[in-house]
Formats: sequence, C-alpha cells, structure tokens
Amino acid sequence: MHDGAVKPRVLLVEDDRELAGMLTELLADEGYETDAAHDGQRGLHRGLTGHYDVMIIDRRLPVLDGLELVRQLRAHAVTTRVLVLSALGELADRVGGLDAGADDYLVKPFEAEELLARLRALGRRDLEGAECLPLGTAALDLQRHEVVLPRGERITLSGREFELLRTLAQRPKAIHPRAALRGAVFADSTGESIVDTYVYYLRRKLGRGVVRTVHGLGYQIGAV
Amino acid sequence: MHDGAVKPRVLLVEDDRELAGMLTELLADEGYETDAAHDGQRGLHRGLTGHYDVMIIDRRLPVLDGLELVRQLRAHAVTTRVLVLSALGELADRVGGLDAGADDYLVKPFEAEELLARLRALGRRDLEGAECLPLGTAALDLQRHEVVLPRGERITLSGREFELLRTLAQRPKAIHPRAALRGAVFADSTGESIVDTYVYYLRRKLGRGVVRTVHGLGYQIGAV
DNA sequence: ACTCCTTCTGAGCCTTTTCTGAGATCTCCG
DNA sequence: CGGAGATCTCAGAAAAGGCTCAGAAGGAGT
Repeated sequence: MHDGAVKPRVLLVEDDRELAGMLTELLADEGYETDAAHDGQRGLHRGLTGHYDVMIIDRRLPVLDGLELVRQLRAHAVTTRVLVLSALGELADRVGGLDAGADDYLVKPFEAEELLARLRALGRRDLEGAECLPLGTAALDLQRHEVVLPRGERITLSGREFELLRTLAQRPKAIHPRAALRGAVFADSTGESIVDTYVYYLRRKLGRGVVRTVHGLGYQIGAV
Repeated sequence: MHDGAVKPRVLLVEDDRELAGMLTELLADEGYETDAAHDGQRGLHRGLTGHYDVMIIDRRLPVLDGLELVRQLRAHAVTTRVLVLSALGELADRVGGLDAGADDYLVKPFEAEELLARLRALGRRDLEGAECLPLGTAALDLQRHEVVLPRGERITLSGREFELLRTLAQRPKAIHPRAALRGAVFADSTGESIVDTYVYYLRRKLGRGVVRTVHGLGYQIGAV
C-alpha cells in the first residue's frame, strides 16, 4: 500500500495469540510493521515508550483492561489513534469505548477488509508517510518538491522554498514565529530577514494567499 | 458539554428532512451548532465555503451522491472530519465509504448515543492545541491572538489589544482598575489615557459590549 | 570558463501598531 | 439643573514590523 518510504507502525495489543498472529500477518501483507503485546500492562509499556502510527487494542485484556489501557495512554498525552476491538457490541460498550479515548470501535467478529479500511481512515490523517500535504485548494507534492495547483499545473520549488512551505503546511493551524522557522529551515546562523525573503519568493511563485502574515507573531499557511 | 467557549460547528447533509430536523435538534442539545443542506450539491458548496469542525453526510443524496461529495471535498483539500451515515451496511459499502475519504461510517438505523460518541471521538482531535478563553458567547484564541465569534468568524487583534483583552478575560468577574491594566499591559511609563484608547479600539473592532465600564472603578469584560 | 540556478544579505519603502493629547460627551451628586 | 470629574472618540506623529528587490556569492552542469 504505502509505496516505498517507511512502513506505518502498528501496536497490536491482543491476548488471543492465534488472532494476534493472524492479524500480524494480515497487516504485514498490507505493508504495516506490527509490534504485538499480549496483555494490557505490556501494551501500556510499549505504547508509552515506542512510536506508533496507530494502535489496535483488544477490549478484554489480562492484567490491564483495554479501556483502562486507552485511558492511561491518553492520560500520558499519547495521541496516537486507537482502534478498539471488542466482542462486546452493545451500545453502552461502544459508547464507553469511544469515550474512553478510542478513535474507532470495531465489534468482533469483523471482516479483515473492514479492519483495514478503518485503519486506512485512521492513518490517513498522519502526515508522515503521506505523499502530499493539503495546501488550501492546492497540494504540496513531498516527493517532487512541487506545488500542484487545482488545475493540475505544477510549480517546482527550490530546496529552501520547499522546506519552508512544508514546515508551514505540516501544522496548518499553527502560527509559526519567524525565529522558529529560521531555526527549522535555515541554519539559524543566517541573517534576520531570511525568512521574510523566502516568504516573498513563495508568494511570488504561488500568489499572495499561500502564506498569511500574523503581525507581530509570525506566518501561517493560507489558501492558494 | 463543551466548556463555554465556542460551539463546535457541524455540517449535516441529509435529504430526509424529518431525520435532518431530529438530528439538528439532538445536536443542538449537545451543544453543537448545525448547518443543514439537503442535497449533495449544496452540501459541497457549504463544505467548500463554510468552516466546520465535523461533517455528517448521508450516503444517498440527490444531485450529488454522498461518497462523491466526500471525494470532491477531499479533492479540494478539505480535511474536515467526515462521518458518513448510510442505510447500506454491507462490508463493501462500509469499506467503500471509508476509502472515499470518510473518517467514520455509521449504519442506519443507529442509536443517537452512538452517533454522539463517534462525533466526540472525531472532534476530540481538533480541540487540542486550540486553547481559548471564553468571552461571553465568543472566545479568545490565545495562540493566534484572535477573537472567534459564534459564527466562526475570526477577528485579529494587535499585540496590545490582545494583551488587554486577555487580562480582562482572565478574571471575568473582576473589575480591573485603570491603573492595574496600565501596569499589566502597558509599560506603565505611558500616558494616562492609554487604557481608554485601547478599550476604544477593542470596542470598535468587537462591538460596544466587549468591555463594560464601571464608572469610577475601572473596566470589566462583557459579552460580545 | 561560462551559464543558470539557488542562497543569502542588506537597504529602502510601505503598512500596521502604538502612543499622545485635546475636544466632545457622559455620569454622578449636590 | 449644573458643574466637576470621568470617560469616550479620534486624528496624526512616531516607532515597529514587514515587504520588495538588486546584487553578491556559491555550486552544478556543460
């Protein structure tokens, strides 16, 4: 599925080893790299220490219950998306699972295809590994360092231009102070006005709207 | 549910007007503000022009099908989370819906509670990082130095304007003497009437109601 | 060595914000 | 009602922040 780059990493917390094995295999076929834990305690440990793109957590787990695991992860500010698997399909169970902090809730038995589709839906948001970053009505092609305009026209960016635009587009709602951008995309050793200059270059190539100035605070990505 | 600040805005695209009405009411009770559209074309228009926190889209829609609507929104780089409602509950339908770009897929008939729980799960992410101070029916976005009006409109404040408004909003019930405000937000070395002037600026931008004068004592935050 | 592209600097110009002060208006209280 | 003090409104000057761009310096390909 994901072509080349890095495989998305999944943490699977499931005590049924047979099911865990099957899922691991299934996920491997789809291009995921899976870490498995077989009880809640270990799941928590992995979840806190490792770095995953998505987590699949069984609701019924030994040592530490699945929902409690989710709560603890959330309490530790782990924001990774979580899909909870459960044999308990009652309304109250589903609501409880989602409100514990899960992002999706899938009732067993489930079809492999649906699990995969829901994983894709959860993973889609992760900017890492994506080929393009949304940019208002346009998009930023991360492979080719090009901006793709709505009509399909492509505009090539130089290295610095690209780095700057990507930094802005990665957190589209944030306001990026000049100093932060200077540190992130320029060596920090360069002059004070380097960011301004590259913002000017971007605007010259892509139009005024690409980058919004927030007076006194910094820049923010805008619509193209 | 949500703590004072701004109501999350929902776009509901549903052709069954009776269901749409019920949902709007249900959502209103939970503190959402809902815009409804009754066909895909209008849904698309609203989705492209308005600003929503989450969208609920029926799969079967006149003029423009629900899935096609989602695809078009995604093609225009609208990244708002989408929950698709559908009477079609077959595996292939669910997978198709998710792969069209939906973030969740709920099969009709559904329980109100589950819809709400899934909406909470979808909305949870966006609220992160958007720290706001309640301001009557509006809110003050602390990151961006903007006031968010109930309709979602944003008004940018200059540095001083923001500092003054924040100081007032931090203790909304207190009456802030001029001298205190002058010390807190201006260098103290400035002229006597600087606070008055900035109160005037705020009122000019945000309406008379933002700041209340307590004659002889000072200023207090008001409703917008 | 020549050309083309990218990167960086800095100076001049333009825009927004900040601050001052002075007249108009309001409020309180006798 | 009428006056003193408080508050509001606003124009314009000064300062800060941002924009534009020409040109120098470096590097890659020819």
